[in-house]
Amino acid sequence: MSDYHHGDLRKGLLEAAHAVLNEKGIHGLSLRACAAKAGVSHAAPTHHFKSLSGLLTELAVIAFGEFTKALRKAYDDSDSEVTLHQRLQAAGNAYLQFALDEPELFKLMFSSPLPDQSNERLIEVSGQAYAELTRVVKPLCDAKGITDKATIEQAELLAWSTIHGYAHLSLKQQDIYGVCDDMTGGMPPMAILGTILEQMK
Amino acid sequence: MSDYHHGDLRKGLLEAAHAVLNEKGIHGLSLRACAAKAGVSHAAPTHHFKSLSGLLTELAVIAFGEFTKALRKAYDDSDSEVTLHQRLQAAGNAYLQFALDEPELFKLMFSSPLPDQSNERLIEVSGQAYAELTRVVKPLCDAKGITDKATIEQAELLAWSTIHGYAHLSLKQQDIYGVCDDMTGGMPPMAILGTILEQMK
DNA sequence: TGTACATCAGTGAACGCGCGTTCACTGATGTAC
DNA sequence: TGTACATCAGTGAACGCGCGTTCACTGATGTAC
Repeated sequence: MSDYHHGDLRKGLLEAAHAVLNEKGIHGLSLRACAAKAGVSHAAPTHHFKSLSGLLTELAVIAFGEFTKALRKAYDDSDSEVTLHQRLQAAGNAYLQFALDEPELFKLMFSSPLPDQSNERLIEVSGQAYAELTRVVKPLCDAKGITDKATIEQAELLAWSTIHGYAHLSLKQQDIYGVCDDMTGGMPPMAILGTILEQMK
Repeated sequence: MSDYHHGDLRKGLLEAAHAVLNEKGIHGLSLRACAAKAGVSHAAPTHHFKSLSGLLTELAVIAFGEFTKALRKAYDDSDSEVTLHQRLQAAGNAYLQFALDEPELFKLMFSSPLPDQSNERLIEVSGQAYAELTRVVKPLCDAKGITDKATIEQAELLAWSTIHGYAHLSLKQQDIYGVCDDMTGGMPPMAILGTILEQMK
């Protein structure tokens, strides 16, 4: 491969954006910074991305893919002998772990206006993540004899809100106090939530 | 009052920042934009604020004060005849209402790295908001005979995570699909959460 | 009551900086013959 | 196998823009006497 042509600059720029995001946070991001990180002149990105927003939208799409994979893995890895609420707990832990492992990416996905929020691909992949997280809720409701669609949707939303709220607040604590080691061990509210869902009637 | 001297430019700049935030979002904020909004030359803010971050930190502190007041009002206004879980519901609704009424301010308070997160005043007032929201949880636990401190704290965190997660996700939906009228009516997961806390043992 | 003076808040021009964008260019690659 | 040529990706200089910051200034205010 030559020095002049990069090979796969599109991918290189996305990786560079991820690196810049981790090093300088979202406010340190610019097309020029990504180009510099990728070792390329600052005008090069125009051949691949219309704008910073376009690049970040694609990065968020990729991140949601990884996120969904992590949630699915947590679900699939959990022993089939295990109770449904332990599976929900596993998914919640994976959710939190992703947020703590990739705080800047997580904030980009859920808290930043920079990616194009009306992008169809982005809406699609975030929907997939939601579906993966709430995958266990319907079986849980079934087990309780709950068949009302609205109630099931509320239970899904409860699960998502709780997990997401906890992850979001954990990151905020982390920003204030530095790394919170004691949070990586598990997710206290999830334990309660599981118990709660077990008790639903 | 003269035209030359503003009178209370400090306050004027904070109000201007709030207005700019609502009009252009957090990425449209700059000291110059605030100065222009306040009808003052762009060098004037240096007499009052060290930096944009300083201005936004103070705006966030003020916003947390308003937020706490709204939560307290919801609690105090709820009829004393009412059950504890209805009071929690009222606080949750006020939380959500604030987020929907002041979406940009809410994001500034909870999702933006721009305010100085280690500012003592900011940590103090956000702690007060937390205390106000979870004010009803301890009595709820008491009523259930729960005295274990760790369990009470988990219940508080569960309540806060759920409400905060729901509010945060509602704003995200709003960004994607525009105003969600059907969300302003109430808070579905809160209804479940109340029921849940009633059932805790 | 009036004057002199210190203090302070806001002005407006200037500066350097990083940004996105444009543009003519050039080096590398692949293809036609 | 070799040459000519089209295509494309990346270059580097230039542009205008908005930003924060500095600086000498000036208008307004309050106080001392």
